Amino acid sequence: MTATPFPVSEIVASRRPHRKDAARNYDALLTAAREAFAEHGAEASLEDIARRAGVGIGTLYRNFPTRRDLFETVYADEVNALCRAAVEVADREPWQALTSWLNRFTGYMVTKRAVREALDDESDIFMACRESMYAAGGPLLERAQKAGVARADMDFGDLLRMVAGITATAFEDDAQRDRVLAIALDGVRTGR
Amino acid sequence: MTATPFPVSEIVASRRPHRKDAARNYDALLTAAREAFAEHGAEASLEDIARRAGVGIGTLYRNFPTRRDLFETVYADEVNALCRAAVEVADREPWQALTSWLNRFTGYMVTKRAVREALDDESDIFMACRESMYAAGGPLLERAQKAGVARADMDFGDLLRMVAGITATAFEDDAQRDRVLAIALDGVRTGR
DNA sequence: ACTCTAACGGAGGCACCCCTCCGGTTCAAC
DNA sequence: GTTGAACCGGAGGGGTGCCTCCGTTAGAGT
Repeated sequence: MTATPFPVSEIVASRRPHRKDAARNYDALLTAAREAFAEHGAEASLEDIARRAGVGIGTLYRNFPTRRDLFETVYADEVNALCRAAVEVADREPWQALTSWLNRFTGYMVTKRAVREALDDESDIFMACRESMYAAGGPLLERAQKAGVARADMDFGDLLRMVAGITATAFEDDAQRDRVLAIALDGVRTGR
Repeated sequence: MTATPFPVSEIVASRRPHRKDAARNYDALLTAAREAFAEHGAEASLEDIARRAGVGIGTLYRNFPTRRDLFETVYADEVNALCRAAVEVADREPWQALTSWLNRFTGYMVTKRAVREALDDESDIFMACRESMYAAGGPLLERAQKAGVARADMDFGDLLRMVAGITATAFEDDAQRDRVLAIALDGVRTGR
């Protein structure tokens, strides 16, 4: 994958330092931050993130001068992966392509929820990510609608928020989550 | 309402002190806590709650020795109101009764989400509240199922979590939230 | 009115977090 | 190898929150 079809993918790459040790630390910080945000939400301690990454707090601040910078980068990274996933499912049946992408979307929501708390919805990066994501996933819904397997009176934003909400909730087990999600998607599906 | 059909309702009353000033402070603390939890989630500062209530931090700790005590009381209070709401809608059409109760449930979710973060799911109070709530709302779903207007292959827990998830999410506006919730409930409804 | 006990509020000790600054270290280019 | 620029880690100052403790206040019963 040499081309980058979505502008967001540039964000992570552009920040990444060139020196070997610096790049390693940068990656470790991103991984640690993703974990910490998933675990503690937006309130995650930056010092804890640095500790997890096995790096001094100074190194964290050099790479990400503000808490916001760290958020944005983690978020963009995640969106990027999601966009790539949309390409991968494109060859399946319309309904199946849509639902399996939504499944991948579930994982991304963990990070998303933390970012929602911290990032302004009007933030440039947030809007760029949104755009990328709609460009990647939107066609999947449109295809299903044209094939007559998804109701026409809703848009991609409605669908995303529905799935987002459901997957962000705590369930007794994965089976229950899948069951509930399936019921909700039954409301989206047409022709049985 | 002299009788208390749900055990949870005892919790708040039993803690409330008898002296006039003490009772006033207790109420102020509960109100302030409810606001703070809705605003900041489980991480809300106890000192801030005391400040909002116009009360010293010592008073907060005397009434609620641990953060958990405060959570439990606020939560039980909310559940209690929800149980009473179930009685109020009982005389409507099955589907209408169910959906209007779910609407009331939406408001309660704001507190609930904060409590989820802080309280162990296995906590005694948490389980008692759960039981009270199921006892209050469960029959509404059962009635709809018996009337043939709700699908039979789901239980009350599934429904609650679905609604909980959707209403906890941020939407562009209330119209969108209602639209999405309606679509999801279409997956629940049967016979059109 | 008087008493005495329950309740009050906030000072203070401890812990944690944020962020800056700088002496020491390591990479990479020559 | 040498060198210097880039990078490293963490000490430290300022801020906030948690919780305890205790001198002061005010309600309730007589």
